Amino acid sequence: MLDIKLVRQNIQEVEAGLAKRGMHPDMAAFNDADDNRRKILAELESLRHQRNVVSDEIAALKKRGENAEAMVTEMRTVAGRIKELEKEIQTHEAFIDTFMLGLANLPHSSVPEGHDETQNTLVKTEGTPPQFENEAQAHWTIGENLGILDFNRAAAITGARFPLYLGAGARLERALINFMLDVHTRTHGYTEVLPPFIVNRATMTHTGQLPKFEEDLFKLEGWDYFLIPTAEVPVTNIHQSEILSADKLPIYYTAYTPCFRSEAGSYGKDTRGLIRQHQFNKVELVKFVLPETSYNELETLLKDAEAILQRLELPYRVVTLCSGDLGFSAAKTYDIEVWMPAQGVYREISSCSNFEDFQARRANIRFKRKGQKGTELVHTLNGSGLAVGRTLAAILENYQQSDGSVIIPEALRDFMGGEEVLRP
RNA sequence: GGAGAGAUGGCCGAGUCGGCUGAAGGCGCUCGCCUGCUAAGCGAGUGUGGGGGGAAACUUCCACCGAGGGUUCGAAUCCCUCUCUCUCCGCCA
Repeated sequence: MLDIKLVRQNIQEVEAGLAKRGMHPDMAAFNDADDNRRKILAELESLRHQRNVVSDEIAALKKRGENAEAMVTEMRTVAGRIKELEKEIQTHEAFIDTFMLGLANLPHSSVPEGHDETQNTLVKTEGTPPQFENEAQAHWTIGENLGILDFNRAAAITGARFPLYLGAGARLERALINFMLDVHTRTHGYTEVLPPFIVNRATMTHTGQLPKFEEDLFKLEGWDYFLIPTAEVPVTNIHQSEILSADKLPIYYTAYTPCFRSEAGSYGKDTRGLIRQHQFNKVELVKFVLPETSYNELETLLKDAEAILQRLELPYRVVTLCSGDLGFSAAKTYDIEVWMPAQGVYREISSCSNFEDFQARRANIRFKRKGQKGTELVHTLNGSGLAVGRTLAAILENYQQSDGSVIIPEALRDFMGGEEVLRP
């Protein structure tokens, strides 16, 4: 959520910022509601003041055993008027709340302008794509030939877009999870957490998935609970409504969770393989930081995610998302894209974002500086470190051999019981 | 699933028959004093959000005692609904 004061006082800037995303909210309607609210509030508060004062007088009179009937009758009408105004102000507040919850974050000044992913800007390219004698096979072909991925049986168990890993495939997925968690906890200083995979509506609202994107989520029948689309949601909410002390910051968490996405609106895209599933595994990185440090923290977050690809020796590139491609809650996002030889493209494998105080305001996550009055909102960041299924797919494709086998990256061998090659 | 108890400020904890209780008391924290140092002691201060005034320090008003409704001139205190926590029983990975 944006700061309502900022919106009030800088309507033009807010409009301009959101326009870069291609969004054009009705600021005039907001202005009207906001003005009306404050007009009513002034009257309401003075009536409440009157009520408080007179109620005290009534109490004093009664204590002395005197008659207070006249005042009581007078206050009866005041109380009635207060109730009317409260109802009136509520409609404006409901409108303002909905409006504010629907406003996306403002893009940071360093974010390139553009309206879709074709206008993202390249930051750097790392590693060299492997050369193959024959045509590179797609990971689903490799996986099915190795007998470690079975999409047909998964479809029978559940339906389309669910994975079934078998044997060394299941073990490789688990090895990747352990490898990533170990790197982040042991060398990058993150604390491992294992959160709930189901969260309530308030939690989902705090990080920005709700109220606008409910159709992207799986909701539990009969409950106001949702399956998490990313660990960002439960982990960022660990500190909801808390006042942290400044010397405890920064806080770094890493979590493995499965992620559940309805993938509404993506029919026909990536219909084969592990790229786009309703359920996938991800190791997530989440940071709570001091505002003045958040853009430096974004750079180190990106490095922490990149380190996984470097250790796995997978070729990748980093892009800065343009304003039109930026997620709802983010002020700035880097995507890391891994090389997928079969399709000859780079595919997103991590998304590292600074949300500034956007999520913190919704989730009411504040901090206090020592010796200073008042509280400030923390800045939150998160990034994938990494999407596990896509990493496994990238390994199958980049490490494939002409005989159908797949070499296991050296960094993973300790996690694979020393195995070096997957053979059919 | 059954029975009961509870939810108050950074923490602990008091709130009687509804009325100077934004909230006693304690701890913690901050500043000052005292003291060879430390500890102890003494004094003062110390919630959040919102509206108005002020360049600012600050000031004034309103709201907030798990959440939401209700009763009342007036609710932390009474009533209803919900959520969560704890205890006992049952069931269970």
